[in-house]
Amino acid sequence: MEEYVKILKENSLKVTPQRLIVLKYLGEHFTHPTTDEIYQDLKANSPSLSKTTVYNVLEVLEKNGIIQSITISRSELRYDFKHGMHHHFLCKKCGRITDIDVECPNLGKMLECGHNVEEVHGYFKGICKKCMKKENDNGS
Amino acid sequence: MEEYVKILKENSLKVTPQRLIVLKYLGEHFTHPTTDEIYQDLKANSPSLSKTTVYNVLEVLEKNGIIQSITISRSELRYDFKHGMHHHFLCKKCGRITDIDVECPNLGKMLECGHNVEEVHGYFKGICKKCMKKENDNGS
DNA sequence: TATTAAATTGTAATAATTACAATTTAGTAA
DNA sequence: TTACTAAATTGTAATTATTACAATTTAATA
Repeated sequence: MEEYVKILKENSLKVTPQRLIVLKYLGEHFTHPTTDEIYQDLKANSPSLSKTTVYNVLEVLEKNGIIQSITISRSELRYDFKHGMHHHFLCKKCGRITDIDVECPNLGKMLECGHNVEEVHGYFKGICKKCMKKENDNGS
Repeated sequence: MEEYVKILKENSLKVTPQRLIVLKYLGEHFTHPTTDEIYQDLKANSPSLSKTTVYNVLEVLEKNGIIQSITISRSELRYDFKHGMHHHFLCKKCGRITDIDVECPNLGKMLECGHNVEEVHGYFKGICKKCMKKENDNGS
């Protein structure tokens, strides 16, 4: 838990139990959860937690560059600890979102054009390796 | 208009006035409009048009690979005629979304991994060239 | 320990999208 | 040209993620 306290202090953010448990959740779950998933899971051990607080915490963590939100699936924001540049793959079959460890080689060209790029999002959608295998195993 | 009739017929879709005006709209507007923007603009000349129809038409056009939806801004889907692979840049200042004509060099790696990739989305966010220039001209 | 600005909470409002049933229509074949 | 039918369109109502906001609580400080 100390590491999460440290993160908050480094960003001059007040250390509250709510911020800590959200941070811890994201530090331990790499599923790119929605606000509601985070809220539902945390509520079990923190019954007084409010969903608005989860929204607020996620907002402030993102503003400080600690986490990032991804818009790969239209219906809701999903959150991710910010760990270097990477892309995301959404499997249309199982719904899982996985990290893809690649950089964006196009960034250089963007900067050349004179744009000030603050965020880079790479999203792939399709059927993941596992689901492809399942389909093949079932045979036709 | 004939070109839009052709597109529909090529995809074995019924040719309806509603589908034609939505297609025409997307063929003439490169602003990556939302469903509501399309609806509001078309309603002027087609008062009987229903917003549900716009949703339906966009859905069927996307399913047939004629247009694509982009999720660059969280709050709503935006639509784009499908014209080869390209990325998008969202200016956080003026809100404009512009096409960036680049391919994704990472696609090969994705396929190597065994995933079946059906969609590739590249989103950049920041301040566009024009807005940067404005900021600089105002001086400090 | 007292103070205060900021964080948390719960409720109500908003906005995009979807569900659905009734009506209309495009495409086909007689 | 007409009749038929499956599909498209329409309007309304429901759903869902998110935001607004006012009241309460609390972390950090002096």
